[in-house]
Amino acid sequence: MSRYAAREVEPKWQARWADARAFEVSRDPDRPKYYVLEMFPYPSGRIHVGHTRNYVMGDLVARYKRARGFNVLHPMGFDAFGLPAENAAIERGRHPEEWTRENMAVMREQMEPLGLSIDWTRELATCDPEYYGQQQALFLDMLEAGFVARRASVVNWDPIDQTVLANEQVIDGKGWRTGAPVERRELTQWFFRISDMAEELLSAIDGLDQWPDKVRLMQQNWIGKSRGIEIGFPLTEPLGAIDTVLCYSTRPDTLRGASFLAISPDHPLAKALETEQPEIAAFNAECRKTATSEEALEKAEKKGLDTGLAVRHPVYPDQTMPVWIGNFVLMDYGTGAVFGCPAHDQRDLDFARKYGLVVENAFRMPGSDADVDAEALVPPKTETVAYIDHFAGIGETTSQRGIDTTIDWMEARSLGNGVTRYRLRDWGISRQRYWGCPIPVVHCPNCGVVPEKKENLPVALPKDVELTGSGNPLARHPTWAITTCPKCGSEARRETDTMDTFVDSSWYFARFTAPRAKTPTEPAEAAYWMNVDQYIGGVEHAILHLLYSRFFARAMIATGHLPETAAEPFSALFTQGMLTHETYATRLADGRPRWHAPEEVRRSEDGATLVETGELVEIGQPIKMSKSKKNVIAPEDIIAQFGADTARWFVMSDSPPERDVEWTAAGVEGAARFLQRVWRMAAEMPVAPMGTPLPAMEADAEALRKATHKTVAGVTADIEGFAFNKAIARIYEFANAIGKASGAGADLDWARREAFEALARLINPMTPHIAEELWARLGYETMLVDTPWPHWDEDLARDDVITLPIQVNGKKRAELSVARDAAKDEIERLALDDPTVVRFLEGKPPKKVIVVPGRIVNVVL
RNA sequence: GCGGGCGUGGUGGAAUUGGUAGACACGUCAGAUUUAGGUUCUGAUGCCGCAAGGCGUGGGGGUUCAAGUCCCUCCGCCCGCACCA
Repeated sequence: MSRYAAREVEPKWQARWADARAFEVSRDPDRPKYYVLEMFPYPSGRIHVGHTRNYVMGDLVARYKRARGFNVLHPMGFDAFGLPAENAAIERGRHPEEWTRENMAVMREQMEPLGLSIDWTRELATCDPEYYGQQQALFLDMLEAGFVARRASVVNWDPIDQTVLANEQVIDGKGWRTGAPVERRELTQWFFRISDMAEELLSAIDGLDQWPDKVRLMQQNWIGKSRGIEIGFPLTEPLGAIDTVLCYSTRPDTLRGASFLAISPDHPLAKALETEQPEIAAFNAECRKTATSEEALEKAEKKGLDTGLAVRHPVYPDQTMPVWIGNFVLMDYGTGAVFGCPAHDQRDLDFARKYGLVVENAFRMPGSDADVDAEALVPPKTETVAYIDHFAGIGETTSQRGIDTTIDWMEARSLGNGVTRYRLRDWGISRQRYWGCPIPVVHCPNCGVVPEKKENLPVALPKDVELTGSGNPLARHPTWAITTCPKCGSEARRETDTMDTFVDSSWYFARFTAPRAKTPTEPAEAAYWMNVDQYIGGVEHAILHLLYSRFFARAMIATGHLPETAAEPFSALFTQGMLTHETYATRLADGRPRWHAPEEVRRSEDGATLVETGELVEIGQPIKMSKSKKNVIAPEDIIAQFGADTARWFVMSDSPPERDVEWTAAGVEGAARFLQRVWRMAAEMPVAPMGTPLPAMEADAEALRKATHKTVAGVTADIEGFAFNKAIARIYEFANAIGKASGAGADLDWARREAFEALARLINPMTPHIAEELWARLGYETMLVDTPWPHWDEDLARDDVITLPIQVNGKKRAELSVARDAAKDEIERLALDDPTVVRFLEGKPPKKVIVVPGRIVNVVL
């Protein structure tokens, strides 16, 4: 019996699938459809085995659903616009498009030997004018339908390169290339008005019952609905036209303890003061040197400056409070001003202690007279607190009731307005970059902002462009922006902003249903194929990409590009874990790590050395595979050595798919060994085709039959539940059972044949090549891609006799074999007769006997 | 800082969702096959203990007949934070 030769077998079946056009699908109203999609990759270079886990998982689902009789759509494409292509241009002088298309070709080539059941005729790349032209058409429709806004917003600005920086390009508050401290700068930008849809996007989360709870929770928190109040604080002396400062608060019940006002450095009042007072101007300028990311703002040291202004307390007009500028107050949230109540907010307390401001309790815990000292008093809103001398007459009640009552009280006296707010901000899509989808509008000196005409789409990117890292390449281009106004025909200038690449990925799933259509989508195709039945990708996209796609789906319905039923485009979501690998590093002279690829390292039990020099290597924790840490494994190396099926089997085994899995050489070898074992087993299988089961079977044959049907039922349930590691464990067990059933006899032969046929079909979604080869060896001329999933007999899959554990006082002391459907009192009687139980009882009656049929017996003494 | 998650033998993990902790696999050990190595096959393998038995799911506390699972608290690691994709 020869070894299974993946290198010859795998290409053979791939060719046969291709010849049969097995994975090219079209709309077929007579068959149920199933749309499975993995988040499409960014073509960053070569893929590593980490990527393959994602595609193999999708392929497993696709092949399984196909066997279950579905018309399966399983497409692939590339998220091809983005920053890394521009970086390659800046650093290596490559044209972004050339670099991107080269990477795409390499990645496609790397994916092919994996044997994925992908319909490559539907391939798309977001940098194709065919794709982004339709995206521009979508944009124009959304503009007309009122989903688009244009207004000022803040960006990271590199003062030396005169360019906008992505958050990623800001390192410790400095520009990545120039090292210059980053400034915040206002720019007029394009926005999608996603915040108008906040309530809808929030309430619809309830319907996403096939999404992970954690993702739904993250989305809810991101949208961040809050009920609060806007309160006007009158200035003791008006400053120009400004006579009140409007604050938003979700904790108006603490208003009694308010001791200062904090406004954003970008608040109109702060800006007004800036012009007169150099000290304030300097402070504000300093504040604006923080990067724009929320993380950077929150982590920055909390600083403030007293403006010298004061406001009156709205409820106690005799009391005045100082107005401070605080670097932690964001102009984008609420009103850009907050009142500080140090006793009941830790940040306010820290601020108050730092600058010597008043700390006064608004409430205490019931029965306590302790004042706030080092820690702010912030009990859960459902907990009862004792308000101190509250203006609305609130005594002991929950904070939630305190808040509601305060809002009512203040509204009744016109001191404030109760409002519902969302944390969700509008989606700024303007990018001052080359490698993205141009925003299809024109700036006309006569007509202002004018949408480009649809017949002029696509507004294509120019090929001749100079990328240096400074300025905006499209704006610098000598001729590209010069055009005529679509309305009046006079000379006008194109918009030089391109779209955020998140826009590209917010509708590609819809485009896959009709990738060559001359409109963004094709109604009949979209109606048939949408929604995506199973979407698979990393948790890192749990918020932004998914939220934007949900917004886009609704906007596409409103503009007639998707059917009403597609509002939630992803019916089921699965977030898979990453593939990790140890890192290997030696130290450079200056102490910085120098990373080494796994193939450069000789790994032994207690350490690692460099293959070439024998130098000792530091072994780092397994982390996500990344080019920069060199801890990547190339799929082609694994395929060359073991074959695609081994790689596929390994990445699906052991770890649950939602968790990270560490790539280890030993694990891969184990996978390869298993496939070889299955291959050897095939040689021992009866070649006779199967007829009907023999009427009477010996016990061992009957036992194997039961194992077969139990396994098929179990693997089916595991795959449906995305428990692929468990499905594989079950298959291992099953293979062990087949291997052990080695006696002679016609009935055992029959059972072994049945078992092995089931085995070949069960491993098919994971390891399709060897499964096809086994199927052919079993004498079948049809391919497994066209073979239905094995069925199972419920009666055979069920155990008639089960083993129940018997506990005494919660500790397992004995076991009991009973009929599966034994009655409760019958089980109790048998348990109390058990010799071990009798010994523990010492002749006394038990205090209590708990019988959970089918589960456990617990005798309490 | 804020939001979310994870933590189980030497290792990856399983545990029917409150009911036998450690399925399955890797590794290790022993035996068989083999000229040898590799392969393959068989068996053992949570820890302590000769045993009876005891201990055991990151640490501490709690609820329960029963806790890996629920609650409180602490520790460690990972992901996201709106211009990375």
